[in-house]
Amino acid sequence: MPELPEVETICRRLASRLRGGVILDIDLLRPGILRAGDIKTLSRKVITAVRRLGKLVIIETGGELVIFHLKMTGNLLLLEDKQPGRHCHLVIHGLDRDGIDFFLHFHDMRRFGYLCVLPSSDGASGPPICLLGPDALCISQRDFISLLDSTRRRIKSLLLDQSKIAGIGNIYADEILFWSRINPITPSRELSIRQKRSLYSNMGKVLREAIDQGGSSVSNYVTPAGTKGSFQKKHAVYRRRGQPCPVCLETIVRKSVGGRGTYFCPACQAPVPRCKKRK
DNA sequence: GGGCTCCTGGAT
DNA sequence: ATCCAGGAGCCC
Repeated sequence: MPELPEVETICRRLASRLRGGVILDIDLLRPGILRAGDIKTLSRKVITAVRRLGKLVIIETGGELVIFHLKMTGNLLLLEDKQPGRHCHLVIHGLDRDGIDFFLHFHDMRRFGYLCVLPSSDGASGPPICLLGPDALCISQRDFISLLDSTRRRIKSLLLDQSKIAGIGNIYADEILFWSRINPITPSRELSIRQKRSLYSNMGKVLREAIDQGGSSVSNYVTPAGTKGSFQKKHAVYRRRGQPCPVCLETIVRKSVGGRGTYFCPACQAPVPRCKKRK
C-alpha cells in the first residue's frame, strides 16, 4: 500500500481541492469496506481538513472523521464524474470551495482497504487511530532511541510495527536500513549508539525526500490526479535483487524477514559480529 | 519468531 | 504454473 510518503502526498493533494468543500451524495458500491459508522451522515457536511496519521488518510468534517486505510492497493482519486472503475468501492460527490463538482473515488483491487466514519468528539480515542504509535515524522530522537532500547526484536520488524512507530512500510524500512548500513535482522537494542542516531536521521531524510518526489509508484499507486510518484527511481535496494549496490557495487540480495520480502546489500549491511562469551 | 488469511493480478 | 506483491490481524 501507500506508505507514509504516498499517504502524505495523497492527503496534501486532497486537502488543496477538498478543504472548504461540501459533501452531497455518497455511493457505497461495496458496503463491506465500511468498517464502522454510517456513511450517510456525511451528506451536506463541510470538509474542514484532510490530514495523515501514520498510513491513515483522515478527512475531517464539522462532526465526523472519515478514516481510510489503503492497505496494499487502495487509491483515492479525484475524477470528473461518478463512473466507477473496475475496482471502485465508493464515490463521494460534492462541491469544492469554488462550487465545482468533485468525485472522490476509493479504488482497491485487492480489497484489503477499509474506511470508518467516526464522531470527531471521540473518534480518535478508538481504533484504528488509538492503535498507532507516534508518527515516524513526529517522534523525537530521544523517544526513538528509547524505543530501540526497549526490545531485542529485529530492527526491520520493529520499524514495521505500527503500534510502536507509525508510517513506515516495507519499501521505506529497507531503504532506511540501507542508508544506515544496518542489517535488517539486527536486534534493535544491540545497535551502536552511532547506528541508532544514523537510523533516526536517515528515517527523516528518506521519508522527506520521498514526499518531495510524490512517493514511490512501484505497482499501482498514483496520486489523486492519477499521476505517478518518482521516488521508485531512487530506490537503492527495494526490489533490486541481483542488481549492484549503488554504493559498493556488491549484488543486492533478497530474503524473508518477518514474512516480508527484504532487500539489502550484504556488504554495506553486513551483520555486526557479536561479542560472544567464551568458555 | 513463522505461517496463514483476506483478495486480484503482474512477472517469469 | 509458480512466485511475488506499498498491510496487518490471528494462530501456535
